[in-house]
Amino acid sequence: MAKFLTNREENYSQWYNDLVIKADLAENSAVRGCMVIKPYGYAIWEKIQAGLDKLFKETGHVNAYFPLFIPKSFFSKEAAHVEGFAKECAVVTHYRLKNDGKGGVIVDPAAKLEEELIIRPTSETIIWNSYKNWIHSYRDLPILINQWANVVRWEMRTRLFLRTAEFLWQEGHTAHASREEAIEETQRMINVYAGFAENSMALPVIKGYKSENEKFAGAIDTYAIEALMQDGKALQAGTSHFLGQNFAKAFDVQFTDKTGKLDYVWATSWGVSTRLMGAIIMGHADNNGLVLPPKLAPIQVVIVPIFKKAEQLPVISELAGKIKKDLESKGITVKYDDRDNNTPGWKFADYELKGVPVRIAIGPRDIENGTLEIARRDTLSKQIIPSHTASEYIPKLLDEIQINIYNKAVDFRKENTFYVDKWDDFLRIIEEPGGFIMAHWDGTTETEEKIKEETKATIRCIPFDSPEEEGKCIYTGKTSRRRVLFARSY
RNA sequence: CGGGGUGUAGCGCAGCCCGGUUAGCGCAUCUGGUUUGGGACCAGAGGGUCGCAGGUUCGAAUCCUGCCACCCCGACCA
Repeated sequence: MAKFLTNREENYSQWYNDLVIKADLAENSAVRGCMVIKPYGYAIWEKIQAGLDKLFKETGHVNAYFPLFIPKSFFSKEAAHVEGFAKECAVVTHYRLKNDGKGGVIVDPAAKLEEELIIRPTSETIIWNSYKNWIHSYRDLPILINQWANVVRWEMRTRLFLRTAEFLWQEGHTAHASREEAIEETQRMINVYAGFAENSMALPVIKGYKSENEKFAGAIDTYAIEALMQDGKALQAGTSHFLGQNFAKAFDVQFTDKTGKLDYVWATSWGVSTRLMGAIIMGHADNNGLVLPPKLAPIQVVIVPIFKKAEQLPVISELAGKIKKDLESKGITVKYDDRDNNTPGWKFADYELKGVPVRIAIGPRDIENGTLEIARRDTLSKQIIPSHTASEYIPKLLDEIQINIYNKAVDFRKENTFYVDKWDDFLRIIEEPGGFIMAHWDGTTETEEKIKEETKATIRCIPFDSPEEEGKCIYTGKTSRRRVLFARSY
């Protein structure tokens, strides 16, 4: 078979980039660092959106929308927050262009804004400015709002889906009457994300606390889910922040509690982005292209007709149409590809590249025998089934594929998670094969930074379920009570 | 902002060192035909300011100078 992708083992980055482009998910745009998401890629994002949105609603949240622009003064109200984002902000300074007299346009100096506007890198500030007006009493709480939006972070180096200057995401912003309730919400949402990653994206994740160094700018605590990619690097797939009263204090949002006492509101925020697309790609893809989990595949089943003479097509189409209708009635998305400008072999390879979970081929031989050829993307195996069993068999097969690719990812993570107690081993393993390293750490930022300098590995999280055990810090030898998760990351 | 690299057809590249007819190849596109159970084949066609500007020369994709753009490796990061 012809080679369509860069060799994955040789150059993983190049392979990833190739795959995103060739599978028709996205491409680089004319604007530096920005991405065009193409219809096929966006269709996957829509599935992700729909899945998450349902979970958000089930946990009591509603959607709303806040402005793209944030006045500079709002932005700087929370000290840690502005510190964390200042270096990557796009700023609007003018509101008008004018003719430069040479056939072009220039920014009109007369149209300078009184106060510059920041294009949101995240919306805490603009949202809490509104919450100030919405919250007066404990009766106004909780507020459980989510926003689907785009944000801009002016990154130095970008990669399709993993880090782009502008990206699509959702950000939840909640307000609560008590610390406990806010913490509970923070935990609830990290669990929602973990559940989605595992059930829908078929990717196992590790839930944990971020270290002081890695937590969100303005948060008291950041919880994250971390997934292991096939090149041995970690990907932060979602975060949920307990913001304490930091933003309420910055925006002076107080409420009267049941006893008539005035207190600041407790906050959380949480988000996932189009980066999840990158997680799906790097978590499951193989040398033939994408492997999409059935629950997120825009096309779950593709039917490819095989015919020698044009006269054979109507009979095949009739059967294909019937199967399509049967499957669709069970909620399965089916595409019948009867274009005659590509050969079946071309289509097979193309749908594999695009990660379609199940392919049905129907040819004259099948018409004669009353059979279908079923190929599954995850194992690349094929089998012949009686055509009348398709509407029973295919739904079960899709479930099986969903489970199988999850199990594969779990096995991969098991094989690439190392419990390390010696610094020499740490140095060796982080180079080859990479992966997750569970090691003791003395809890200090200094140590974390030294390890980062020497190995490029960071503390991805302090897993919630990391058992208490006596140990010595991998780097300093000081006492430690639990292992933390180290990895190189995206 | 540091270090390295590349700009030649829609995409991927060769040619450049050593200047010389009409700038070439693969993929893609279009036409016609044969094909179609794993990325088909044959024949033909279209498509180029050789990144931009200047210089050297009888002659520049090729040599020189300046500029621009993009990519990779760092610093930054969901």
